[in-house]
Amino acid sequence: MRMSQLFAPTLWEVPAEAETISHQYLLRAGMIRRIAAGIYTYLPLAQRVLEKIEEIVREEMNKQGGQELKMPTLHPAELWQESSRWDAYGKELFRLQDRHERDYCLGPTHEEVITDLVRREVNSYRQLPLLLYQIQTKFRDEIRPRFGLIRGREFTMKDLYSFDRDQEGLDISYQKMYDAYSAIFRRCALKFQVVEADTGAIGGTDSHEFIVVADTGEDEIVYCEGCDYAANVERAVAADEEEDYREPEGELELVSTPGVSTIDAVASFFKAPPRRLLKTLVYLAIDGETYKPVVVVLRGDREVNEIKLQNHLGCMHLALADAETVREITGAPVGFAGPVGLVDVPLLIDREVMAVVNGVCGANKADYHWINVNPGRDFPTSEIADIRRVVAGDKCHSCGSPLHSARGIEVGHIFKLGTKYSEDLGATFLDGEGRERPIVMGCYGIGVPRTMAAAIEQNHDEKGIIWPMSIAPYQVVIVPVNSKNSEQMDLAEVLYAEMNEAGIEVVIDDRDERAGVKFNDADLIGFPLRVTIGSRSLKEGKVEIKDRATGKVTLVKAGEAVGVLQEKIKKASAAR
RNA sequence: CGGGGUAUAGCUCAGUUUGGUAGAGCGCUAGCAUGGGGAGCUAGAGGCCAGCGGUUCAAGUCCGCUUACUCCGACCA
Repeated sequence: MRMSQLFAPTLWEVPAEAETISHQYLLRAGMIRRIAAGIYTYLPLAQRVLEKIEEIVREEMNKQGGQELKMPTLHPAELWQESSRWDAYGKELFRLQDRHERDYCLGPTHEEVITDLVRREVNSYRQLPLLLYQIQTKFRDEIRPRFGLIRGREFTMKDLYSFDRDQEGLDISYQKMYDAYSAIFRRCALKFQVVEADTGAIGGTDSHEFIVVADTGEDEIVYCEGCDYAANVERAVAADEEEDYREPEGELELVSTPGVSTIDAVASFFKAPPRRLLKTLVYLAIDGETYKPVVVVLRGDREVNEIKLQNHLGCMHLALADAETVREITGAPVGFAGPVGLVDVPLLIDREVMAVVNGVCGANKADYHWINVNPGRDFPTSEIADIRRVVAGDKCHSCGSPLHSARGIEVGHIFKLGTKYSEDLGATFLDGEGRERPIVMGCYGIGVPRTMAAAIEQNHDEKGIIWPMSIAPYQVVIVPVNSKNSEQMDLAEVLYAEMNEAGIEVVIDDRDERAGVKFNDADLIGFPLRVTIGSRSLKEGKVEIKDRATGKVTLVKAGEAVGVLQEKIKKASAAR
C-alpha cells in the first residue's frame, strides 16, 4: 500500500470528544470516525486490525471444533417473548416494527435465535455436542456509550454457543472455550486476567470474564497473590473479618445526637471507629411496576454491593429509597435509620455485622442514636447474607492473603447457561434410553472492536500506537527521508517491491512530505517496524530498521533488508 | 430518568458581557524555499454562526422551543 493512497486521515490535534488513549489514537491515526453516539465507521487501517483479530479468533474456535455460521441481526419479537427476555432485557434492546406493525428487535446477543435453530434440527444425543459460532454485529442501546470503541451501541462480537447432553459435557465445552480464549488473547499480545464473574442479564451459573488490565477500564477486579482467586468486584467475596476487641454486651441506650447523621459524624461524635457503626439503608426492590422496600444493615465502613443484593433478592432492579420513603418506613429523616424496632419491613443483615459487639445505629427518631446495639439481641437476624462490596486489603476467603484490586476492560465473557434457554424454547433431544431431555447450553463472547481498543490501551506511548505484530494493520512502513532524492526514492521502490514479493505487509510512504511528518505519522499509526532510507546510512549502502516498541535501530545492507525483516516479523509473531 | 455544559471554517477554539460588514491557529489549494522529527515565506479557497420561531431598523450575540453531542449522578444515610 502507498501512503499517498492510503485512506487514513491522521489528526494532529486531539478531538474534543476523546477521553481515553485508545479513543484518541484511533481517531488521530485515522482508524475510526464517529457517526452517532457509540456508532463508528471503521476506516481501512482499523478494518485490517479487526480482520486480523477475527482470524485469530476463527483459528482458535475451529481448533476446538467450533463451526462458523451466521445468524440474522433482525429478530422477531416472538422468539424473545418465548424466553421472556422481550421484557426482561429492558431498554437496552433496540426495538422496531415492520410495515405490518409487527415487533422486531436488533439482536444484542443470539441465544434465542441459535436455540430456535437447534431445537428444530437437533433431536438425538448422537448430534451432540455441538459448538456453533458467528462473528456478527450486535446492537445494544447502552445507557451511556463511552470511550470510543470500548462501549459502543453497535459492535462486532464473536459469539459461540455450546450444546451438550449433560453437565459433564458442558464442563468440557466450557474448558475448551476457556483454553481457546486464553490462546486468543495471548496471541493478541494482551496482558489479561481471568476472573469469576456475575452472570447479569444472560443468566446461568458459572461464568468467567477475560479482563485486559488497563487503568481506564470500566471494570474493577480483585485478585489474590497467595492463591489463584480472582473475581470481578460485582461478584467478589472475602473472608469475614474477626473483630479484634472482646467486651461484654452493654445495655442498650438511647443517646441524643442532634444533627449527627453521617457515618463520619456519628463516628466522631461517639469516638468509635466506623466499623462499629451499623449502616442502615432502605432499598426498593423493583420488578416491573411493583416494588417493595427492604432494609439493609452493614458495617459502617462497608459499602453495599448492589449486584449481590439484587441477586439475593431476586429482583430485576434496585434503587435507594428517596427521603420520603425512608421517613415513611423508619419514621425518621435520612441519617437516623437503624434496625432496632423496625417492623413490617424485611430486614437483611450483612454477614459481617454479626461480629459487631456494642454497635451504634440510628434510633429511627430524629436526632437520636442507640448505643450498645447487639445483633440478635436487639434486632432480628433471621435473614443474613453476604452483600458487601469487597475492597483491596480484604482477606482472601480461600487462603487468607490480602486481596489486591485492579481496573480492566472486559474483552471476553464465558457462561455456563445450563438449560434455561433450552427449557424456555423447548430445545430437547432423546438420550440413549429414549428419554426426552433439555439440551445443556453454554455461551461465549468476545468483543472484537473492544479487543482492538484494549490492545491500544496496553500498547502505546506518547507518540502513538505500538501494535503487537500479530494484529498490526501492516507489519512494515518504508520511509524515504527526502522525497526529492531519487536515489532514496528508487531504493524505497525496490524494497517495496521485494517486500510485497516476500509476502510482507508493507506501506511505502511515497508522499512529498518532510521527514518529520512521515516519522510522526508512522509512530502515530504504530507500524511495528520502520525502514528508514536516508543519506546518513545510504552512504554505506545501508538502510535503518527501527523497532517501534523498543526504539532500537539496526543498520543493514539494502540487499539484506528483506531477509532481516522476515526474521524479525517471524520472531515477533512467535513471541507469545 | 435526573442535573450541568456545549453547538461559529475540515480540526481546536475566540467573538455573545454592551445587537451594527465573520475571526485566529492548525489543516486544505497554488507557488517559493527546505529536506533526519509536524520549521519558514507569499497568495488563495473555505461559514445559512445546529434547526425552528420570536423581539428589533438591525440578531452569531437577546428570548422561547427543538435536535445533537458531552460530562456528572443513577452513591451509602
